[in-house]
Parts: sequence; structure tokens; C-alpha cells
Amino acid sequence: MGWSRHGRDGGQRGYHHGNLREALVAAALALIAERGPFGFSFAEAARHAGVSPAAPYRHFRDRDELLAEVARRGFERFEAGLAGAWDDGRPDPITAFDRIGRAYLAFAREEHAYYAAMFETSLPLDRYPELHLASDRAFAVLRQAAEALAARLPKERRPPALMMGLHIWAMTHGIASLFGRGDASRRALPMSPEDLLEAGVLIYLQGLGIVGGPSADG
Amino acid sequence: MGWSRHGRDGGQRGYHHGNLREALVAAALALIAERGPFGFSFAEAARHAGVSPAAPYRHFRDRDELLAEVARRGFERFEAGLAGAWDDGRPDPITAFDRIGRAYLAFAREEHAYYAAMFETSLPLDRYPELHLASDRAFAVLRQAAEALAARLPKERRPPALMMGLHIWAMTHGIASLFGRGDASRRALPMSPEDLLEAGVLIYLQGLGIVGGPSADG
DNA sequence: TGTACATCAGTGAACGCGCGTTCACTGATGTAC
DNA sequence: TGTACATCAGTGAACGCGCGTTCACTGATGTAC
Repeated sequence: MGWSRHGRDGGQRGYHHGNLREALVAAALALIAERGPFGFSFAEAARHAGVSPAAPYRHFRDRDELLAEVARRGFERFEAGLAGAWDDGRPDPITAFDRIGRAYLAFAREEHAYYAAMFETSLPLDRYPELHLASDRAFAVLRQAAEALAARLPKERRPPALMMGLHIWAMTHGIASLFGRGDASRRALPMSPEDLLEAGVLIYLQGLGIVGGPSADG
Repeated sequence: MGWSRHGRDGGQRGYHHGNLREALVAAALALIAERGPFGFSFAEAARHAGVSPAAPYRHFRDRDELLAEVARRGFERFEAGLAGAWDDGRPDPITAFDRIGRAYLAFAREEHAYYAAMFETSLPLDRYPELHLASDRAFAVLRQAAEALAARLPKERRPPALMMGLHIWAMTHGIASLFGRGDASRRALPMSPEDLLEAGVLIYLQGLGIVGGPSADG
């Protein structure tokens, strides 16, 4: 970052920004956090980065391409967060799986601008293949975790890991969208989203026979 | 609908629209369906309804109030759809519950403009109390159905119906948002959203002991 | 049945604004020799 | 080490556009008598 003319007389503007691409991504994130994924404009991102409104065109074809880049990076961080939470299933898959759910909700709340760019923009995935890939890789973490859990069952009672992953993803995403967002449209809940999710996942895993049935827990 | 001057010479414009409020709601729906909940403007809704850009201000304070009205009506239809699917739990609660899930997904897909206004706009619920109420009433159908299902268990093993309702709502909403939307941002699936949901709910109910366990189904 | 009048629900012109996009341009940087 | 030149990444002015909002206005409707 910073400008290229290292100002004698402290004048901080030179001709070349030097890292405008990064600055635009940062500006987009800040603006999304403030006003939602539809509340920012290309021109405003430029202003935020301190350049003329024509400058962003050197780096992104249009507003959507910038948005897609933000979403792509979001999925990368998301994947890293989920993978870190899973930690190869240590100390045991159930505990680790629970951590994934919490990491998901934490991401939705704390990286709320990324989350909005990822899930609330209706970007056509087929037009942004790198975004699509990043999204698939993030889901792969969930799927892999589901695989490890399923492996605890004898083969003939083992559910398809893909399906398990989708169910957990859907429930987690639903809780995050309905109850875990950071803004005023969040619905009130008599318990924390984390507790709600933990209970839901537990019941689901009981249904598969992966953890002890309902009569077994005191 | 229709204009007040019943045209001699077939001129179809008079001075009073007669039903502009309804026409604006209809226009908003059409525009949301075309371009998403952020892709329509007050001015365009007016144009759609064939009136001057100042006319809508007689009926709605601003764009958001029109959007909130669309969402409120959406929740009313949604409630009616879910209640119809539940049909007081006939012929039996499990079958009826399954119908609710399908009705939810069908609404998300077929009444996609309403659904977007209801769930993808971030309208502050505390500023639109009637919208909030309508939303609560729709959820009440789910909760009531959960209650009927829970009642099949002996008291000491009976889960809180509110929690059950929230779990099912979250999973259904997650599937609808991720895989059931009508646009290009929908993710591909190896099975229909309906089948995915049915399996997920079944596993969940097994986990609660409301339907037979995993070993019991062939 | 007719008339006067209040109210309602529109008009249409005007405003300032920010946006997306283009254009010819130019200062800064990197490289070949 | 110096110089010429190509390329890169910005500028800033300009354009047409649609939007939200306001204003004084006016035609249509409903009502009192």
C-alpha cells in the first residue's frame, strides 16, 4: 500500500498507488460491512481507496468482479477456519465436528462482510469458476468430517457422507442466516445459536446411530 | 385496477388510478422476480403501474415500506401454505410434517419473489411490527406441528417443541437458500432438495425417537 | 335532484445527486543496451 | 552507470442516466344541505 512518490513536503499523493487491487478489496469489505453487499458502488470503493473513479477499471472489469473476488477470498478464509476447527478430527470426531459448527457460526457473525459476499449476493457461480472452486473446497472440509463420522458405523449402516455433509451444512447455514446475523433483521431466540446448533447436530447424529440414542443420555 | 375516466374515445388514462396501492405491490413483485429485491426502485414501480414518480408517496412512505408490505403479504401466504400442508396432522403427523417441508421448498421456488422479500432483504423487523407478527405466525405453524410430533413421546423423553421447530426451520431454510433458489447462484445437488430434506428430517426424528431407529428400516 | 365545497389522489416539472463508463492524457517504473 | 523507450497504472473531465424527493397544482369523488 502507500503511494509511490515518497513525499518531500509530506505530500502523500503520487501517481501510482502501488497496491490498488488490495485497497479496493479492503474498501469493498468495509463498505459491505457498513451497508450490505448491495450498498456499495464501484465509485465509492475508489473514493475509499483514494483514487479516481476510473482507476478500478485497471483491476476489475466491473463491480461484480470485485464482489466475486471478495467472496472468493471469503471462501478461502472460511475453508481455513473450518479445517482448523476440524483439526483432523482430534481428539475425537464428535468433539471436532462440534467445533466445526461453532467455527461456521463464528465466521458468519465475525466475518459478516465476507459471509454476505459469499452467500447473499446471488453471484452466478458458473461465471466465476474460481469462486465456485473455492466454495467447493470449503464444503469439502465438511464432507470430509462427515466421512470420518460415518466411518464409525459398520458398513451396512453407513450413510452417504455427501448427504450428511449437506444436511449439516443446511442446518448450520439456516441457523446462521435466520438467527446468527449481525444486523437488525436477526430473529430473537431463547437460546444461543451455538447451543441450538449443537443440540440439532447431536439429535441428527443420534438419528444415524453415530452417538448414543435419546434414552441413553441421563 | 383501472383508471377512473371510463374513456370516451378509448383514452385509458384518467386522473385517478383507483387501486394504485395494489398495483404498486404487484409491480414490486414483478420487479423483484426479475432482478432481485435490491434491483427495483420506487420510480420504476411507479412506471410499471403507469403513474408519475410522485404518486407512490401517497401510499408508502418510501421504498422500504413497500418492500415490507410485500414481505408481510408473503408471510401471510406462506403461513396459509404451511397450514394447508399440515392439515391438522392428517392422516398422521409424520406424513403431514413431510408435506410441510415440501410446501416450504415449493414456496421458496415458486413464490420466489415473495421469498426474497421475506428473507433476503434485511428489513429491520423491529421497525415493521406487522411484518414481524406475520413472520411469527408463519413459524407458529411449524411449532404447532412440532408439538404434535413431540406429543407422541412419553413426557420424560419429550423434547421442547420450540427447539424442534427451530431445527426443522433452520434445515429447511438452509436447503432452500443453498440449493432451492430459482437463480444462477443455486448450487448443484446429486438429489432433489425435496429428497434431501425428507431424509434429513427423517434422521432428525429418528434421533428424537419419534420414528423408528436407523436399524429398523430395511 | 342540484349545488357548493372539502378532501383525496393524482400530475408533471424541477432539483441535486451519485453512478457507471469513456477518453485522451501523463507520470512512474522497468528494461535493453 | 547512463540513456532511450515501452509499458503500466494512474488522472480528471466529461457524458448521459435514473433515482429520490419536493412542490404547487388540479381533476375526480364524496358529502352536506
